[in-house]
Amino acid sequence: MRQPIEILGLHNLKRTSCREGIIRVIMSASTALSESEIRERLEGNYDRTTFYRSFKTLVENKIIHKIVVDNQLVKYALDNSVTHKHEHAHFYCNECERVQCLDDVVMPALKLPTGYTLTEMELIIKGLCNQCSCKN
Amino acid sequence: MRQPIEILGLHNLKRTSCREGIIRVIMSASTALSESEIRERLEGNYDRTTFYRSFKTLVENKIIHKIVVDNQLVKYALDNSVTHKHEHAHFYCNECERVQCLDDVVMPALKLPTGYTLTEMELIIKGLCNQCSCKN
DNA sequence: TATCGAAATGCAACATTGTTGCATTTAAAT
DNA sequence: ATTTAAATGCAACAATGTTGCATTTCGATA
Repeated sequence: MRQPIEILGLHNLKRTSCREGIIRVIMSASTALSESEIRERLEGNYDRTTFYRSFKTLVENKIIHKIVVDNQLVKYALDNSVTHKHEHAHFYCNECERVQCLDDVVMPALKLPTGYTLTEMELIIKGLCNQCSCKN
Repeated sequence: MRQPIEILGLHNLKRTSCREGIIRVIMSASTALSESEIRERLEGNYDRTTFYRSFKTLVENKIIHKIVVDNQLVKYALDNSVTHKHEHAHFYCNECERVQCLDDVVMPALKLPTGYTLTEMELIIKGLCNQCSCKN
């Protein structure tokens, strides 16, 4: 996987410490992270607006992607263009509330009603993750 | 389909005008509706808190269900227990921004990684609806 | 390396949605 | 008609998203 700085350069984005840090934190995480979780793991103290705009830029450039569970729960993970994986489903654990990309669960092919065209799909699966289902 | 008042009775819920109105508006709509869209179609002027709690109660009793597209866009539609349909996918039109239940698009059977258990699935399909794709 | 313009940042302010506590009102059982 | 548990309205607040604008910083160029 490429380095954060390198990724920013490839997309002609300024290499600021905020953007670099966000990418680095997300890359080193095993689950998708929320804005506050990412802030906690960053040394610099950035303004919320800056954070928000950085996420927006990174999403627009397909460096990270945004996963929304219900509403009010927003998480970020590396995008397919960086990981070289396919479009995938997301798993939300009802117990530990962690969100993971299910790289091996390929999006199903669907037949839409006549006249409908598809551009995007979002599949959220809720349940218990392997760690939490062991504890029960 | 049963009448709103009757549905409330079946769930041992008080038949208040707010709840009755919400169900009536949702039943007569062809698409899922947001809180503000439902308010516009109701005569009574209810407090936001009351609205919020009414939705919560109706969702908990599986009379309506909540559909979240991205975040910040929350819509409601009748639940399967009322419509007698199966679990289904939802369609969001990027053009007219309407949300529809795709009753004929059955949720796909998925194979999760070992140790993961499934309790719920949400499938949102984005694209152009039949009306909007005709116009282009 | 110094300069400069465009882009990013920080701050203030605000909108929307979700949420709780509490006093008041209402539904519906008696 | 009375009574009580539930629903409502109000106030207040939290979290997230959003915009405008002055300031700072990146990085291209001289």
